[in-house]
Amino acid sequence: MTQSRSRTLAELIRESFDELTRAERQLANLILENYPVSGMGSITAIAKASGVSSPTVARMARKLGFPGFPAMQAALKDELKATISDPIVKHDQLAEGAPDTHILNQFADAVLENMRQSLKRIDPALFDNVVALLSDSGRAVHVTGGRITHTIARYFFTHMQVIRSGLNLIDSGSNTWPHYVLNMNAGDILVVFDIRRYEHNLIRLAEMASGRGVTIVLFTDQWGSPVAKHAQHTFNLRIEVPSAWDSSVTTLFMVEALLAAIQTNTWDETRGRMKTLEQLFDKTKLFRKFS
Amino acid sequence: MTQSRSRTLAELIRESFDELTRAERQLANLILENYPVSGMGSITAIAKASGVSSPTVARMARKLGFPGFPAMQAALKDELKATISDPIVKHDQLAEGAPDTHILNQFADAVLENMRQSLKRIDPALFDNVVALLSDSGRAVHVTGGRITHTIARYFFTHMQVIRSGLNLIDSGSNTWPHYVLNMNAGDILVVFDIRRYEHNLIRLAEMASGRGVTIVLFTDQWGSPVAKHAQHTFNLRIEVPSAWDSSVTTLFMVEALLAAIQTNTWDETRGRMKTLEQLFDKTKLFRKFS
DNA sequence: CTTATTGTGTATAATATTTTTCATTGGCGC
DNA sequence: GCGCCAATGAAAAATATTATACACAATAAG
Repeated sequence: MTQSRSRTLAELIRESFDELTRAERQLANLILENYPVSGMGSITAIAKASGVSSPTVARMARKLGFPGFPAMQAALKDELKATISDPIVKHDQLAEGAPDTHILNQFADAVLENMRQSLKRIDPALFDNVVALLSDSGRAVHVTGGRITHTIARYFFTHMQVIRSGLNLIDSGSNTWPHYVLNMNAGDILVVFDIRRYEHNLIRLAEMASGRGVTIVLFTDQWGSPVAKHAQHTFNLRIEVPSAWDSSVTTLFMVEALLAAIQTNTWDETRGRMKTLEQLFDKTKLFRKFS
Repeated sequence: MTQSRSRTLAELIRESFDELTRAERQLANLILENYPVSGMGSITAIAKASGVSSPTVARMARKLGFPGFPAMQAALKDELKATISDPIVKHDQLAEGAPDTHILNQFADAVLENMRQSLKRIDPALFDNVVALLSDSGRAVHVTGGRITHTIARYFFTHMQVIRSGLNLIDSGSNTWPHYVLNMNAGDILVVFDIRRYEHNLIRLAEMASGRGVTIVLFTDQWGSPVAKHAQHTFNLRIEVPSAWDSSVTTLFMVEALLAAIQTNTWDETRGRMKTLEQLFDKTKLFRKFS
């Protein structure tokens, strides 16, 4: 991974193809043939594959202007990196008028990258499985989180309550949480949010729940909470930002996406519940008519 | 270049992520981060890049079922070969393996667009002003939100409590909120979260607070809550997603960015508070030492 | 709190890779 | 045909990479 060259190796080879000797052309053809993968092996492998000797490979690398074969391969890897990496986050300044160094832009960069990386490593099957699980109205759903993540847990709880019945929010902070375990039955689901600074209480809770045959869905960070040992479904999300704290944005995103999917899935039941809720809101005059 | 495996290395890593140790996870993250290019270097290079030792890399290769590191890398190269030569594979998909129409990708698109649009509209000066305002320890800060946004308000409150003193969380849902107004003095700040389905209570609360000379900071949607009439600083954020509900992701992002900025701004005071908090946590043994 | 277990990095040995050296081959002009 | 010179590969030397051994640290268990 050295300096980035203006020309690709392929261009370089084509340009100097005239100056290449017989054996070198043979080699050049191999490299271009399945570009750039063919150039990924060791010098010995490449030499053997193209039917030339390893010194020939090294000599060509020199001829093309590299200090040696490893440098040429490094250039090839850099190229590949540039090709593979998708341009989703390649945004120009987000908050207009603010310099790149403004914390708003720095933060935005970090959060977008977190989302991109998190999405990349989510298995869609995992997502679909969890959606199906949480859509099953036969299973009670218990939700809990740590000191910070409890707000996310509550967010999930509040929305899920609209979607379906059988929801319980467990306050892991208090000493009363063992009581909640009593209400858990085999087949129930425990949704745990546990992000860095993994809390003892949550691990114990997961252990106990697991012992009672409860299926555990875990939202944790890229390093993984110890709760994962007991969880059947684990979401590993990126949470790092330039701040003294971790970011919950990706976690919230995942929760919202799940909610949207579950809601779609259980629309028949949900529709009725939402309608009823609306009527209740009307009666309590909680909201403005419109605005 | 060995046999082609049924599962990709990425899948293999994700599958056995639970069984991986701390250092191995660190390494796994690096490999997945810029997959598969990050795994192309030498074992030494990979070890250095992920901050672990080379034996750890070799050990993980074994753990994943390969005879050694070179075999794992060979598998990776094979994968790359297969991927590159298949022009159908799209690299810009967010959740790999999920079609464009999968709700996860649709949701991600919407959320990312929301963030871009919201950031474009934010005046950095507004941001900076609010940071300065909330950094002023002479002013008490009152925080409140609606039915859904209350969790975001609580999130803000929890973190701000670490940063500074003089924080109050107002439960707008109960009937007791007028009591809170009694505690507000001229120069205080009221942070209001009010997203679509603007609630009566919040408007009244803002009116009253405004009457007492309280400065109001409002987080609302692109259409604007009526609270804006009384607010000195208003953040208009995009919140629409393909779901029955609005998204709070952008709002949470804004809150976190603010917290990071304020925390940086008041570091002298905050540092002491965080240290004290750590010691309290130690005493209560709330967290695991590390993991 | 102490002891076992597991995880981790440093140092080192084993192995593979890359480069250099140098003898051989083959083309080309005379 | 003969001699010159670039091209090439075999083999060895230099270098880098990978695997192992072992000691220390962290964690879990008693």
